[in-house]
Amino acid sequence: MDLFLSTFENRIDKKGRLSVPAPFRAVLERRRDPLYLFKSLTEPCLEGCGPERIGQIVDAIDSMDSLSAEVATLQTMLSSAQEMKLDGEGRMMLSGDFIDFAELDDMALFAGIGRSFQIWLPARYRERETAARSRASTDGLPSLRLGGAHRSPGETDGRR
Amino acid sequence: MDLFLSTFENRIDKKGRLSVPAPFRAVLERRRDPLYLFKSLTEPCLEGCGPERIGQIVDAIDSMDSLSAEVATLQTMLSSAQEMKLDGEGRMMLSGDFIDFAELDDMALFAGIGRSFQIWLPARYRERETAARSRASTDGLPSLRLGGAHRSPGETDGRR
DNA sequence: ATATTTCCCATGATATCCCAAATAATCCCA
DNA sequence: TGGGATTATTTGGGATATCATGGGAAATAT
Repeated sequence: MDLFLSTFENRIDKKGRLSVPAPFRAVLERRRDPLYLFKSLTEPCLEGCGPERIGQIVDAIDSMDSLSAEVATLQTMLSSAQEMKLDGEGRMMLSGDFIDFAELDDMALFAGIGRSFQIWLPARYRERETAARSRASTDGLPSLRLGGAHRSPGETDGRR
Repeated sequence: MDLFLSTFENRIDKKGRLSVPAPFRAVLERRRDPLYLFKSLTEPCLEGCGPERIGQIVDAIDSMDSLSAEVATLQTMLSSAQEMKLDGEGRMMLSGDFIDFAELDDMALFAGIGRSFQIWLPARYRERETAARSRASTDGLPSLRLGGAHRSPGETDGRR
């Protein structure tokens, strides 16, 4: 399983183009997956992922009560999602909406978080990072249960 | 699986014509599907889709108690549905009924929500988006089982 | 005949393609 | 281990294609 890891900082040129980091492109190309971006629901950043996550959202909507507030929320995610086409050099064009939402100017920071990644204004990302680290040192680590999420149902988690 | 995603804002010209966004047209053309519009049951907007979705509604009605109120509601959707013909440039003409229902004036916002899309008065759509985002930040995100590894076998994934 | 719709072509804006330069990462051998 | 050479990656810019939009003319309806 290959994942989006590490951070990269790339320039947004005056045409609005932004290179997707080569390691991230490699992950997508290995799976022959197109790249989707959408506006985060909870933070001022963009989220990048492959089609499986988009498919999950579509399926979830279909299985829910179409009058619920949750459906409206999921629809908002889809409505902001774009399939990004990359040029021969691996660059994508960011729409004005994306740039405004994440308040990007001429640099974008890619932060790999496993199955997806985020795109931030570099300064804002670093703020968040130091805040998260200081929270960890005062409040202690969040409970980490490694491997637990991937167990087949019924299998017990023996480790601690 | 190709989907209607992202939002587009197009002008309704003084002849009443409205361009269907090229990416949405591409989805329909790939499937050689005509476009249907109908009045939303739940919101002041129009819904757009291909014939398969219309078929789902018909099937749903057939499987329900024909005397129920729900059936009457679903039938309302069907009776408001129109097959839209597009001109050579991919524009359609909205009936006065549609324009009045969605309270459109000179701009229309297309919001892709997966297997269908909606057409809104732009200002009204943005209100709704803002509401959904603030709800998400206070109530949290709808529960989604994230991670492609959890799919049940036989379920199709989103890749093409 | 008059109004409305449909077809066709023109135009400007913008995204995409293609090639080249600059920068960064890696390799290889002394 | 160091440093120069090679390759990968990012960045830049001009040419080309696509798309939304506008308007005239032809066709259809009222």
